[in-house]
Amino acid sequence: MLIYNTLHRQKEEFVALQPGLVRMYVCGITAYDYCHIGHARSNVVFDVLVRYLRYLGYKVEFVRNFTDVDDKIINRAAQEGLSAMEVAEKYIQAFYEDMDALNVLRADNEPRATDHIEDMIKLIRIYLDKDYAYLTSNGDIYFRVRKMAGYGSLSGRNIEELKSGARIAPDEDKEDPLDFALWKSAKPGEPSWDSPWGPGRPGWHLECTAMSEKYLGIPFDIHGGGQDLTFPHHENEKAQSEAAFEREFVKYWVHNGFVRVNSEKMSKSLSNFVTIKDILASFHGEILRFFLLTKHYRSPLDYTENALAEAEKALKRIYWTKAALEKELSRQKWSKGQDFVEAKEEFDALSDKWEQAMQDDLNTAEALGYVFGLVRLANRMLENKTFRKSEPGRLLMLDMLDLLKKWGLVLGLFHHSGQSFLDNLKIMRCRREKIDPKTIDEMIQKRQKARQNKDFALADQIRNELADSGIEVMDTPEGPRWDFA
RNA sequence: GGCGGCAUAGCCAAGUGGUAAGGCAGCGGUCUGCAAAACCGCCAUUCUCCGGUUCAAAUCCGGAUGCCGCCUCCA
Repeated sequence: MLIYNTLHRQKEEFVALQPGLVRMYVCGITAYDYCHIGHARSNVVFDVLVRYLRYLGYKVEFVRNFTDVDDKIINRAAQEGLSAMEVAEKYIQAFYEDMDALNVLRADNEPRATDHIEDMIKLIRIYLDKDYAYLTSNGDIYFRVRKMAGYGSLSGRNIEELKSGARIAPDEDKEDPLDFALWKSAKPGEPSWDSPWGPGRPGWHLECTAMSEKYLGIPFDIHGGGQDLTFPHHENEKAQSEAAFEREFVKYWVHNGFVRVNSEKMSKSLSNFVTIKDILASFHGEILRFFLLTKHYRSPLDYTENALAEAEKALKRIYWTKAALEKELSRQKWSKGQDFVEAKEEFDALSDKWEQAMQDDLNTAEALGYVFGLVRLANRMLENKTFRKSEPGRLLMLDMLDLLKKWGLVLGLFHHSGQSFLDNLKIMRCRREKIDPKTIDEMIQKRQKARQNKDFALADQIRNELADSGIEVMDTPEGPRWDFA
């Protein structure tokens, strides 16, 4: 497959360092608050990448870390009257709840920074020995960026450019503004660990070097994260790792684009973020996941509530068709009949195109287009009575469901049975809009009676009343059914 | 100020040289007591604008305009 490598600013053919094995590391969350849609996107995108690589037959060793020591966690702890550890634990659990709702798989390894202090101290020793680091008078240790040739290659900038923008905080004692902290000496009241240089805590970038080396080995295949991590986090991580291990750190750097609100980046500092939990209060997690995959992973994605409502309709359409196929397949007897050659050809073409889209830098937006192609094909065939009742039709319907399942396994979608998903959505909507389904059922029965008496005026009146509450009644051969419009 | 990205129909969106996927909304038809859903058909001679390269450009090059990102914690 082709994957865009930030390091070379181009799509490249993916070739695993060891045949059949992909080692992949993605920067996880700093556990100090509930996750927002930006976190959702990043996690869903890399979840799809892992699933797709496995689908291609690779064994994937996937590591996603938790940053559980950091200024923001310490501040939050003070606010909430908890210890830093308790804060981290709380938001890590919240993260799992969100990811489960989004059908994001657990990583194979989910290491936490505070479990790897010793590993980081070992690294710092190496830097000091090799003169890549220096200890300042107040006990902090910094990495000497200028000593690292090629610094800036990942984020595409040179040292002189960076220098003009860099600055030194008043309490820092850096040789150079670009240098970054490997170790911060403890301040009163802060969590700290013993080290040969006194009590303190590790700098931001060091954990990823320590943990990726420990669990994957260097070099490894794919390093992922949000676009904003490219600089300085990944640039520093790369410099640091290559300084310690004296070889290339990562083969493919992959970064996802931002989620935006009103054309602006969704971020903590702009406090324009919408949390995953906010969304889940009104929408099924699969709708959010679907929405996140409707745009290519590297492009900015604009979040609006309307976009989510559209995603709900689109996903419903797919599940409607799935439900229809499942229902037809419950038939017991099947007649003989001709093969549906043209439909089969169209089916195979969709399968190929989907594959090509995913091969091309994980183009889920295009791939979803082919899912609708399958939906249209299935709906069209379902109009045909012979198709619905004959053996060749049965086989093609099974193929269609299998293909939807295969695609769904990679995209992390469509895994519910059609009818149960639709029922589930309805229940959620009822709760959201505070509607009692019983009342609706009663009204529909009343209307049905009126219809049987050919009292269409009354029947239509009842239907209009329901329509005013946003409810649509559909008369089918199996009797009336209703749903939200 | 430095570096980078994006601009496709009413809205969302795919498409990096060969004549504009898909979704939502809308319009006509089939079905229906009437509807809804579904199906069939329609819905961008055109891809922000101006130049250029080419037999051929939404796609490549130059310029303009607009929006956004990174350079500081951030997925």
